[in-house]
Amino acid sequence: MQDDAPFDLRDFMPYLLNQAADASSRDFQSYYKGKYGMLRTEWRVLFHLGRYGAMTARQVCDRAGIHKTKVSRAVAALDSKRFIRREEMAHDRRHEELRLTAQGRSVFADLTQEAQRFDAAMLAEFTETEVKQIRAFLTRIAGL
Amino acid sequence: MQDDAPFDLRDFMPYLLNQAADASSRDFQSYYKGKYGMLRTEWRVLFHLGRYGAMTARQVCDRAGIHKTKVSRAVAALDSKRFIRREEMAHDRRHEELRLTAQGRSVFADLTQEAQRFDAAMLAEFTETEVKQIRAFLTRIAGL
DNA sequence: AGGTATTAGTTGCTTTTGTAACTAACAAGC
DNA sequence: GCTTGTTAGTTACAAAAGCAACTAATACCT
Repeated sequence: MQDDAPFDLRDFMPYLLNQAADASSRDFQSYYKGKYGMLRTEWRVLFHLGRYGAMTARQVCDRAGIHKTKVSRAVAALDSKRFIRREEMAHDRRHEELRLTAQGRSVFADLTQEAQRFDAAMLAEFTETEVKQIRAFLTRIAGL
Repeated sequence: MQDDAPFDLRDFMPYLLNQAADASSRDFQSYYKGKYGMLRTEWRVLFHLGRYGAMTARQVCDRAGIHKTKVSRAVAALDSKRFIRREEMAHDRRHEELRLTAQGRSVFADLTQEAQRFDAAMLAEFTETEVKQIRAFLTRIAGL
């Protein structure tokens, strides 16, 4: 594994991944932040509820791999924006079922559409095979 | 571009990239944080000085694409750890040349070696062709 | 020379994240 | 039914990032 070629930052995969991740997120982030005042965790929580249906905060944590304090704050923010509703569950009052409001659903629809647009634009210059390979790689690295 | 298949978060490239970036950074981050109490920006600044030689904070900003306040704080931290030395330049006293101390060089050597180790381990399960393709993709996305 | 604009770098303040301690509700053992 | 342990979710405090205002040195223009 010894290599005489000097090690460059651009050869370091975590660096490359971080730079690519930042660059790829920037535009979409400024979209949902500018239009709805949302933070990234809020968008992720909203997405999970929109895409997979009502669930508790705990389930969002597990599915999305986000820490419960971040989810808790995102839920509070989404609630105060009236994008979601929280409903205490009768059989166990520790649980709160979270579900999108009508407004939340429309925000979800808008953001999802926009996300797909961004995604398509970003991948437009690559072939389908390349994209498939990239996805496989990233999924593996991400441990998903 | 219209697609009936429901859009999944894992199909969204910025999400995948962020997850992969986080996962890939975690171990290395805890290495330099645990061993040297360094933050990510500090590691990046140290790396730039070690790899590309003495330069001013401004040059680090430009090369690394980091905001000057972050660099300023990282430089202060590295200085207080005695990993770098700052030298005011005679012809323009606004500039400070930053260069690694002996200790800084040894930290750089250690971290670089470790980084290469991590990198090799991460890529071990992929073929050379795949890795080349991934790098090209990420470099393009990152705008490098 | 004197005023204005730039540039390097720092500092202060606000927002966001991370961590750990906490509350409330339930479960299980005795 | 009371103690002990878990689980869901929140809150409080500390670390870090982001942004804007600031200082000091130099360049430029007249």
